[in-house]
Amino acid sequence: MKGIRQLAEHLDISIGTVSRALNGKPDVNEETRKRVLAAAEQLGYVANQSGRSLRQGTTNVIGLMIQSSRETVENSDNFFLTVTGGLQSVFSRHKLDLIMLPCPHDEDPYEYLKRMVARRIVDALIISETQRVDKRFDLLAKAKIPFAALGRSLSGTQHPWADLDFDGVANAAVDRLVAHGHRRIAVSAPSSDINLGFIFVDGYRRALERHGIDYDPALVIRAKSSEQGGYQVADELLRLENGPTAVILIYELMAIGFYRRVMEAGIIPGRDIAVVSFREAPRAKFLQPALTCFRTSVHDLGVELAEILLSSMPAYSHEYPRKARQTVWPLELIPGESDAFQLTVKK
Amino acid sequence: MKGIRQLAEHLDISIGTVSRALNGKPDVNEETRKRVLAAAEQLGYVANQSGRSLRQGTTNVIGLMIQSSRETVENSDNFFLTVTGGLQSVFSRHKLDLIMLPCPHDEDPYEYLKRMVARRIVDALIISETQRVDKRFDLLAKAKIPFAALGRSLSGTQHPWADLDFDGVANAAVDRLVAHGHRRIAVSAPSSDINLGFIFVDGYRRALERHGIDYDPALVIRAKSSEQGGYQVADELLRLENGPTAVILIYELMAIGFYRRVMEAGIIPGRDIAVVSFREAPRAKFLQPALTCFRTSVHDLGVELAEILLSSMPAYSHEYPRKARQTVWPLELIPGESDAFQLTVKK
DNA sequence: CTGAAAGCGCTTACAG
DNA sequence: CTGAAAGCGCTTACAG
Repeated sequence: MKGIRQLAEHLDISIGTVSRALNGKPDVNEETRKRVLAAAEQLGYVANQSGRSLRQGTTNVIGLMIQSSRETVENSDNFFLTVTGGLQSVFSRHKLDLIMLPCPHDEDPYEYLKRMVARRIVDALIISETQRVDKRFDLLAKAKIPFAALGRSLSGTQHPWADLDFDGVANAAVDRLVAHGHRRIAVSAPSSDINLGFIFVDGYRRALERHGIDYDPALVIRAKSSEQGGYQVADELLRLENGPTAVILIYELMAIGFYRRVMEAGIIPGRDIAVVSFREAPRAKFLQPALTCFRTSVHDLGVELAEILLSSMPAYSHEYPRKARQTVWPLELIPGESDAFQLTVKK
Repeated sequence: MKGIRQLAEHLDISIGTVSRALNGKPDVNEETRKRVLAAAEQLGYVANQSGRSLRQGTTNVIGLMIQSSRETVENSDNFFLTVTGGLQSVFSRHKLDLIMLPCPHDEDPYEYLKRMVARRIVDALIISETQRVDKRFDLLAKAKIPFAALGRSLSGTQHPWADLDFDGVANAAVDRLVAHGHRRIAVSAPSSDINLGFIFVDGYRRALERHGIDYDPALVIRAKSSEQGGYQVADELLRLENGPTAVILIYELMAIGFYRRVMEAGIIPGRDIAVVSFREAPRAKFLQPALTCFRTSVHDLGVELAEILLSSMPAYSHEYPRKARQTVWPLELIPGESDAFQLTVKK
């Protein structure tokens, strides 16, 4: 089946009527509509997207831009696929298709996005891995294309986003560790400029302040969010003269490497050092002692993000009335054994 | 900047000339071309994709369909993002963009693909997670859209694909284990109908046969390709009266759960039971004893798949002349400690 | 080297 | 309720 013209000829009616029947317009004879639908189904006709888009000025496609940067490739561990599931569950209600736009390693994300926007292959965009300062917000705002970000940014103050509550995680972790008697609490931060790292460390600093604990930059270790990164964090902390009694890791995979390195030094997590990690993951369940971590539904975060986006699109906003278009997504602390001891004053 | 018309008016030349200049056609005055290019850059003009596609009948977009099935979401662990990197490195040479088409959980993959094909939003398609019998091959062949599959299938006998060498892995693993004295060798198989499972088990059976070892169906354990799956495999094998002395796992994450379960029973991998696993992964590096596994470059597999696809597209085939459009991608065995012992006859 | 015009496949006012 | 026609933004023979 080539196009609507062939289908119309086959049915011996005009293409206008075929189009109206297919698109569920009310002013079509029910008998005619049935014939058209049946013939389309039988001949496998589906409207050419370019033709539709050109005429309607809309593609019915939403793009999710992802950067498969080296670090992400090793670590996003299906975070994006899970978010995607949540997004789709909302978009499918409106017959909107989600496509993922992976920015190549060797292309500048800003230029890539510019190109995608200009080509008009999507009606709206979701960007991820927001940087502390992220020019993409201005680009999208200027292009007047609806968008939302997975992750807040200093550049996104007025724009829609949803983000995991890294600040809350840092606070809850510090509170818990302080309650267990810790004062020397280390933290890992990502090695990139991704904004979540700044938020995480800021939250950590303010939490320390609340407890009257001095901030010590030596206890903030930048490392990759991977097993190797965790190994490196432990290694660096072991070198400190006045090391920490507790550590908060920003990514659960790091715990695997962290455990390994401290154990090599005869230090047992949950006994000699407290470990708390963001975020719960199946693989971390196998760690011994069980990791204290934070749980959330990434799928539901996708749902939230989709609704935020639709609420900013004129065609759908009436179905998603909401005041706030910025959501800090909560996480729940899951106590494990990795920090289940009370620190007694040793030195 | 709205469209080519505005750009042409701005330059006071015809849209035809603008188009020709932008598309690098030879019959354009160099002076004119420069002016056009400069104005386009300055005003941020990029051709509307729908307009181009409709006229040219080509989108310059390649789609990679992925199924974020529950099992995949937990396990694909960036396999796809890495393949994507390889694909893009080839496609970018031809100004082809790759988009990922994630089939929603609640939609039938066949229907989803049908819809994507009919809408003509991509020039060619790559499908993944090929099933043993996979109707999508026929659909794509009938639709006359160029395609290639990541993973072979019984349905794909004449069609282009690239696939990891599961058969070779099974053979190499069995050979090695037999050389170490093992005769009771268990294997894990995926719980889904994904074709790689069948190929893996077939290779295992034929390898056993070569060594004159009877095939025992009790030693083939179906389980999810996850930590939990590995735990379950170990658990089931421990219940056997005449258990195995070695096991080959189809996914490295399983080793984490497998180790844990056998260790709970006081059985030490690499001493009491031999473990070989497919595939090398950063996180498996932290297992003790080190896992014997198989290494390959998934990025290069993506490159290969991209070239296979382009060789079947008329517009690019001359640049990728090749006889074979089906590639079995090799893996290299990386010896670890998890099977580094010689079995002495115990019973 | 450039312009005018046709037409890709659709949807949608507009008549009737 | 249906048909004829315009036009979305492009590219590309075709004249000149």
